[in-house]
Amino acid sequence: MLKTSAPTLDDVAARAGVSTATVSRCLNTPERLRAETRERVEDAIRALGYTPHFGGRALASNRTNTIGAVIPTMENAIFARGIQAVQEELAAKHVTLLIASSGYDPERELTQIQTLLARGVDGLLLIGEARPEETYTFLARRAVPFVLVWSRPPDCPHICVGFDNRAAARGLTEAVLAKGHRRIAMIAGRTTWNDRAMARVDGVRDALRAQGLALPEDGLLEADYLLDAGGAAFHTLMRTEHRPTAVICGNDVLAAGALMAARHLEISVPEEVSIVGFDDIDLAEAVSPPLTTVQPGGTVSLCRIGRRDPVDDRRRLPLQPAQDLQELCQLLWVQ
Amino acid sequence: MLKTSAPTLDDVAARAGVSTATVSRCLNTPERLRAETRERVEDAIRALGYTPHFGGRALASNRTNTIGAVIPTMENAIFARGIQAVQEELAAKHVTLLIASSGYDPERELTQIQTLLARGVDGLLLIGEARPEETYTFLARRAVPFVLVWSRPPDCPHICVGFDNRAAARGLTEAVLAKGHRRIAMIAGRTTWNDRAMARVDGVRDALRAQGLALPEDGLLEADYLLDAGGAAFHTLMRTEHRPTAVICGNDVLAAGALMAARHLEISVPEEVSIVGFDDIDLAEAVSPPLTTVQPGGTVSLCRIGRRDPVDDRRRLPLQPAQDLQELCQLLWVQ
DNA sequence: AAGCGGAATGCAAGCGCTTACATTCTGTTT
DNA sequence: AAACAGAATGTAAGCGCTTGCATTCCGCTT
Repeated sequence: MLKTSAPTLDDVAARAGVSTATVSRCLNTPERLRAETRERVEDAIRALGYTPHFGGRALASNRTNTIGAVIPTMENAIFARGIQAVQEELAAKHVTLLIASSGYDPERELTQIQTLLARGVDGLLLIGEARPEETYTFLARRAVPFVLVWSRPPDCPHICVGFDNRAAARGLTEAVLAKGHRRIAMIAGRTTWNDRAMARVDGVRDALRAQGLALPEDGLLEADYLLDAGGAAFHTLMRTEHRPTAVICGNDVLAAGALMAARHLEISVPEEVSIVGFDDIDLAEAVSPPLTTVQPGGTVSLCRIGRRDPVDDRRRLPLQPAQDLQELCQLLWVQ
Repeated sequence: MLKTSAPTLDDVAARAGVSTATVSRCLNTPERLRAETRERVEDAIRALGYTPHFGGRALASNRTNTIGAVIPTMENAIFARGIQAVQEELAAKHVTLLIASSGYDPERELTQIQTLLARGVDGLLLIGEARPEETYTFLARRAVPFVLVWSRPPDCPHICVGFDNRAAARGLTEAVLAKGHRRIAMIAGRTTWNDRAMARVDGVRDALRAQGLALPEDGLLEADYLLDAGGAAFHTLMRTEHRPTAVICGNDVLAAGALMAARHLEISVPEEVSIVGFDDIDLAEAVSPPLTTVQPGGTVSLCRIGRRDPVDDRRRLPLQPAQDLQELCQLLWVQ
C-alpha cells in the first residue's frame, strides 16, 4: 500500500534504521552524528522527500525561527528597501521574517504585534521608539524580545539599531545653511507617535538655532507621507508672506510631492526655491532636478543644492547599515 | 505558586470549569456553544490573557492559516503595492501572508517555495506563469494549492488572477500610434522566465503589425528593471541611426530611468522623443514630465503623450483589482 | 584481555491543540 | 411521566517533533 500523506520523522527513522531522535539530531545538530549514520539518514530523507513538519517542530521546541516586523507601510520605498535587506540577512540564518504594517497608527501597531505573537514569532522588530506606554507594557508582560530600528535617540532605554535622525537632519540643514539660505521652511511628517519625524524637526531647529535663526511661524507644516500631501504643503508655504528660499522635507516622498507642486506652480527649482529631502530613495534621483537628500546610515548627498550638475560633496553619517544588520540579528538571536 | 509560562487550553478549561474541547470549540466554532458557557470561557480567556499556541494548533489541525507569496522583489513599488493589498484582504480573513522574494531568478523562486512550504503555508501565490517545468512538477507532487497572479494569458492551464499584459501593451501602443508616432522603440524587461515582460513585447508588436509597422532591428532592448539599466538602454537607443520618436518601456522604473538619461543627454521629452511606461506607480507621476503609463487592471492614463498638460483621455482595461482580490481569496480558500 | 571514558544512539515523555466518538443534558412530544 | 431527538459537552487519542536521561558502542589505556 502506498503512503499518501507526507512522510514523517518516523518514516525516515524506519527507513534509515535509526531512532527518531537520531533523525531529529541529524536535522538540528548534524555534527553530533557519526558521519556514516548521518549519511544513512540523509539518504532516507532524500529518498522520501521528507520535510520537517513546521507545527510539530514549533510545538516541541517552542520556537518558530520566525521574527515579526511591524512597519508603517510597505508603500514607502525606504521601508521596502530596509525590510528586504533584513529579510535577506535573516534568511541566511534560516529565520523567516513576517511582515505586518500599521499605517502609522499606534493602535494598529499593537494589534499587529498581537497577531504576530499569536503566530508564534520568536522576536519583534519595530520601527522607531515612540509608541503608547501600553504597548511597551504589553511587550514586557509577554517578555517578547524586541528591537527598535530606524532611530537611535541618545537616551533610548530599549535596544535600538538605527541612526540619530536628529543629528542627520541637523547635518542636512547645516549644509543648506552653508549654501547661504537663511529663510528656511520645513514640511515635516506627522510627528504624533513618530519620533523620527519629530527628531528631524528638532534637528532642523538645532541647526538654525546655532546660526541664530529659527523656522518662521508659518514655516513648519506637517503632512502625511504622501506625494499629494507634500504638494499641498508646498503650495501653502509658497503662499506665505515671505517665501522661504529653501524647503526641507521630512522625507523624499514629501520632497518629490513638493517638487511636483513647484512644477505645477511654475516655480523653478532650485532657482527660486531649493527643495531638500530625506532618505535617498530612488525617487529622489529620478525627479527633476534630482533631489538633494540624505541617506541616513550611508552618505549625505549634499551635492545638488542650488545647482543642477551634481558635484561630489558627500559626507558620511555615523552609521553603517550593513553592520547594523549584523548587530540586529545578533540581538534577536539572543532569543 | 505563580505560573510563569504562558497559559494553555488546560488552564482556561480548568478556570472556566469546562473541558479543553469546549474551550477549543469556543475558539473555533463559538456558535456551537450555549451562550452562557461561551461567556464563562471567554471570561477565563480574558482573565488569563490566553493566546492559542500556534504550533499546537498547526500540529493538531495541520493548517497554519498562512499563505505564502513569492514575488520578484519588494523594491519595485508595483509589487509592494500589490502585496500590501493582498495582505490586507487576507488579514481580514485571519490569514497571514508570508512574503519571500526571488530576485527574478526561477531557481531562487523554487527555493523560496520550498522554504515557505517548510513553514507550513496552506497555499501559494506566485507571480506570472513562466517558470521551469520542474517547479510545476514539484508543486503538483506536493499538491499545494497555488494561484498565479499578475498575468492572465488566454490559455493558461493554471488558476490565474490578473490581466492580459499583452492586450494592455497593445492598447498602450495603439494610443502611441494614434498620436502619430511611427518610429517606435522598446526597452523591455528581461523576458527569460518572465511572461509579463514577454507579453508586453508581444503586445507592442501586435499593435505595430496591425499598422504594417514593426520594431526596428536595433529598436528592442532588454534591461533589468532598474533605473540605471533603463537609462543605459535609452542611451543606446539614442545612438542608433534613426532615432525613434517614441520609446515604450517595459515598466515605469525603466521609463523613469530613460527619462533621467534623456535629461542627462539633454534630449527634451516629449518634444524630441516620447517616453512611455507601464504600471502607473507613484514614480511615474513624480518625474518630469509625468510619464505616460498604463495602470493595468485600472485605467490607462494616455493623457500625457506629447504634451505636458494632462488631458483626460483614459480608458478602462478589462480588470478590476478589487474584484480580483476577492477572487484570489476565494481560490486560496478552497484549501 | 579487561577496563574505562566519552561519544553515539535509543527510549519515551511530553509540547498544546483538535476532533471523532461517547456521554449527558435539554426541551418536546406522546 | 416516559421516551426521544438533537444539542451541548466531555473523553481521550493522537498530530510530528524535541530532548533529558538511559543505554550502548567504540577506541584507548593499562
